[in-house]
Amino acid sequence: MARPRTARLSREIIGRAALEYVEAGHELQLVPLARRLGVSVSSLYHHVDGRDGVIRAMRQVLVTEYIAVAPEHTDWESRIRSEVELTWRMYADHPRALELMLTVVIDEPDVLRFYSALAAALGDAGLPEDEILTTIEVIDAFTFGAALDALSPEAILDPERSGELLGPLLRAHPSGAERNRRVFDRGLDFIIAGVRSRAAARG
Amino acid sequence: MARPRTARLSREIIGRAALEYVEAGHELQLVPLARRLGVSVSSLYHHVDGRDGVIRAMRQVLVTEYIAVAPEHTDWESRIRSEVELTWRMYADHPRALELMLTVVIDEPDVLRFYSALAAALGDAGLPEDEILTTIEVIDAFTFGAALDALSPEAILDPERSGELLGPLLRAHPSGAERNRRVFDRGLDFIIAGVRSRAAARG
DNA sequence: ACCTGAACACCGTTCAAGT
DNA sequence: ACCTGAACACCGTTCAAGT
Repeated sequence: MARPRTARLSREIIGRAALEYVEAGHELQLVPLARRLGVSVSSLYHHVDGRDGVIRAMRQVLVTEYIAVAPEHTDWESRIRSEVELTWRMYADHPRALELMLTVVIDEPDVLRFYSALAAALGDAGLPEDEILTTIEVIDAFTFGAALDALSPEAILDPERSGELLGPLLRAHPSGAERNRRVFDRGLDFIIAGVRSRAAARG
Repeated sequence: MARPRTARLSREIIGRAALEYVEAGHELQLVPLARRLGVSVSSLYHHVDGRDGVIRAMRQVLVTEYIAVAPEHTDWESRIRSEVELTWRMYADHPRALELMLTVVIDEPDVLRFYSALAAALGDAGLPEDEILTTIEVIDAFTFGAALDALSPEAILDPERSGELLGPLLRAHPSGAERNRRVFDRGLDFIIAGVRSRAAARG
């Protein structure tokens, strides 16, 4: 009974299971992951290239699930917003997976698609050509950072010991997903406004 | 000869050695770290609490090295810029250490100092009170993301296979530290401009 | 081709024993 | 108080053996 009639495993099955497992709060370990799949550890090696391969499989699952092509006909602002929103949500919904993905190199096709869509939109916005790439990288960096914000603990500071200025503000401040969402929205607003002003200044 | 006359180890010595070791490109492992310090692995446990303790010691070294109090009398913009610049440089100079620190909880006093300084500056800028915290978190997220940008490979995309729009831009684009620096500067410009416009809109 | 169990090198951590 | 060496549980990876 070493080889079942229908394959128990696949890259996708492993990636999906690992995603569930990690997002449930566990560390990514192959032994319990294999047990969860009802399979021996060494079986995993027939489908993915070790632990890093599992992480890449996780990423692949996320990308196919979240990334859709944005409609070409809408205005540049909506295109940027929807594009960045998708990427952000992909990460922010799976912050623990994101943490693992910091170490593995990202597939080039993904990056190319993301960069191309943003470059086209920024070109339409009227941004000077030599500012396009840096602006994309700013967007990239912010999206990443905003998603990682979901990893920080609920209450970062104790309102009682944060002084007269910060204390009351912290008490009125949302936490968790709500805080995370506001950070993303506000930052994206800043970026969009920045692009608009840069484009106007070109004259 | 189990106990030398002058202590060979301390929290700071361990943190500093770990920082060097990690930034040289190695993974953080206690065995080689101890060997480097001419000491047995179990000796480390008398000064720091395991591997996570080593990471916290690394962070402590960085904070005492980089973080200085900004002069109170200058205008809000310079205060924000210098404050954020310090934090960013602390991370960007040690991206591999930053990656490790994602997992361990940050000491509260550090965060309080950073948040307080920014909150005061944003207040002086005239930003509405209920927008201060979210704006700080935007700055925090962006600084983090911009520093992590230093971890991505030199050439993210191959100019030859990046199409007519992106190809030429990539060829003219700087890489490494220069690219990293520009991303940070541009993003911070966006944020400062955003704060200014928000403050003006308040009326 | 796919799955298994055993073996391997290695890791972080603990602890009784030394000074 | 500080350092050591040995022991421990556990991890990722490899591989010959099965179907």
